Amino acid sequence: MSGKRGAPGLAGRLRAEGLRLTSQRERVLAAVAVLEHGTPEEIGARLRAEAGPVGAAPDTSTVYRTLELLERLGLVWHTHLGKGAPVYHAAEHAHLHVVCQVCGEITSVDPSLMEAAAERLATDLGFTVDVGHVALSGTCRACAEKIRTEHS
Amino acid sequence: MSGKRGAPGLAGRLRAEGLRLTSQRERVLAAVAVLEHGTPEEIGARLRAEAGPVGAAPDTSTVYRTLELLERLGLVWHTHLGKGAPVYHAAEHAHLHVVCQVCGEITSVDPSLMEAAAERLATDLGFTVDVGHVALSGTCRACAEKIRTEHS
DNA sequence: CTCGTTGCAAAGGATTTGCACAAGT
DNA sequence: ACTTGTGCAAATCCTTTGCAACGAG
Repeated sequence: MSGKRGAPGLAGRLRAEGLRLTSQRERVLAAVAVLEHGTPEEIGARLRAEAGPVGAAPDTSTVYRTLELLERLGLVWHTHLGKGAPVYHAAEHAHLHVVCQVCGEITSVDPSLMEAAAERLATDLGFTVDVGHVALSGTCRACAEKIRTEHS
Repeated sequence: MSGKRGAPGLAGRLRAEGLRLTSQRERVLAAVAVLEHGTPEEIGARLRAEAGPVGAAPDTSTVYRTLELLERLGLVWHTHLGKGAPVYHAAEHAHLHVVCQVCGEITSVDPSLMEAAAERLATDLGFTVDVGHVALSGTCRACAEKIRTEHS
């Protein structure tokens, strides 16, 4: 809740790899956290808006590079929700996504939902599932009913 | 197992919507089935190879249009496995994908893995999960061990 | 015949890359 | 100072679209 600090682990993680702490990296990470589900483009736009007419916002290519870095550091995760661009979210609050293919609505669900499946994969294949990346497609209740109704 | 027939439902589904059965559509569907996990580009390449120097293969744009159509008809599904292009697979044999983020290996898993999670989503949210679209990211056993070893 | 389909080529959008300059440590 | 990070612009990659010719029903 400390309004100032962008994220606790950022500086440390960077130093651990001999990398540098820059304002761009702090701002991109902050934007990801605020937007919840933001595409690279949206994150860039947000930063541009925050910067106002004066301050400079990170370049688009920097946003992409930074996002990739932050993901490698384990601070953010990305998921493909629909067709277009992937969305990024902060790794802090782990959760998985449920997306309605009809209306596009995104619902966040507790990771415990996948516990059983994850354990079975670990046992059977030695595979470690990354809950942050999980996105489940399907149809939400509202759209399912709407479709049933429209069924002439 | 019938070498000739591309797929049972194709002709019927098309007629049901007043659409036409074309050789391109048959061939694209067949290619999707053969390739198991093919990107639009790979599917196009495959068709070009099959056609040989004589026969004509469907155009790239036709491949995209056809894939979209087949998906709408419920004959194929697509999933985003990694960064780039999505992969398509036949809807016949329902299965979900497990992808190693390190080596990129794709493993097909039985849908029953998700049964518990799917049921809970249905009960809690009224959400119907589409198993064909599910892709789980993570690290496979081999890569996990490799990483642990390299850990200087 | 009539209308859906295809091929071609060009447009479009998203993401990446090379390089010289700016900035962190 | 030394080395990494950034901005800029061009290059790529993936996908979509307009339109005239083609072919299934």
